[in-house]
Amino acid sequence: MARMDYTRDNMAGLLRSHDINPTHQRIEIAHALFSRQEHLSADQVMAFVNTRHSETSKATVYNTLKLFLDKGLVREVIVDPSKVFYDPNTSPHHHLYEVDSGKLSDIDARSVQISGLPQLPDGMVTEGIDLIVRVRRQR
Amino acid sequence: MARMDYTRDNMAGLLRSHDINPTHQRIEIAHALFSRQEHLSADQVMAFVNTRHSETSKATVYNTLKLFLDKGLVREVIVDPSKVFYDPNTSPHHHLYEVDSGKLSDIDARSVQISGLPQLPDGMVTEGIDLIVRVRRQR
DNA sequence: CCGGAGATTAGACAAAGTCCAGATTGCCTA
DNA sequence: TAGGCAATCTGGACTTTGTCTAATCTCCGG
Repeated sequence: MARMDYTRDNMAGLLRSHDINPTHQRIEIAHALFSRQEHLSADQVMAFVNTRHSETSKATVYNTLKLFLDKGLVREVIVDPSKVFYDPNTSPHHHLYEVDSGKLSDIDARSVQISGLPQLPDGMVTEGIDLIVRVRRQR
Repeated sequence: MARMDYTRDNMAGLLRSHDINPTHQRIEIAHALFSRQEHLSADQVMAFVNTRHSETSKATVYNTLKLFLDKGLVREVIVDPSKVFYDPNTSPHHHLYEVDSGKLSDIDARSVQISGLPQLPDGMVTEGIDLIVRVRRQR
């Protein structure tokens, strides 16, 4: 089910299908993330959304990203101690993080096998498994 | 090679063996981490070190933790977007993170197998593989 | 046209971490 | 013992990321 295009119009549908009221700001933010298909920090989203003229406040960017997260539209990636990245790809995958450049890319989860994880204590459920491969330029 | 005891005296040797000049503050910080064998944030280290009377400044705590990291005495664990944890256990292991409580515990790496990771681009080397299992209380 | 719920806003605030210039420490040599 | 030097430590100002709040705006149904 290849998504054809990340136009602003299609964003409205995407939002609605995730039970999110598609307002102007939300469409812009979704567009910033999905049209790029990249991992963006809140700051970067802010910058992209407000390139032409200031349109969207900081509070709204943060609120909206949290809302998207809640509704399962994006994933949170915690690799950099100083900021959170938001990931428009919610299909199962892992991450490759280039420490020096801060570049973050995906590793399809279907090619990777993880086994031998311990049983969880009673009443606990797995919320997610994050696998991060940290790499750097050879010295 | 079971380490017998995390007395302050033994800390001095541990530091020296990692090529770190064992000053009073460094010994206290190492002691805070190793005697507890727990994951502590910089804040928590500060609190422990300064319980009786203020002995060590914030700057020193941060500098020292970074130094320890550099010298391979501790590991950095990035699971919580708001703060970094420092882990006195440097043997290969993964982490289990209880999202609600913030509790962080170890998973021995020997029981876990990871396969199918992609080849790295040329000139890149792996710095580390972080596997984090995020769990929460069942709702 | 009116009312109200939901959405957005500016800006004050909080917490983690960095930076710097000056003070302190410990050690070496004379 | 004194002096000097390098390493270390310090308080405090500063930066950055993110949160909070109270006021305003928008839009829709009646």
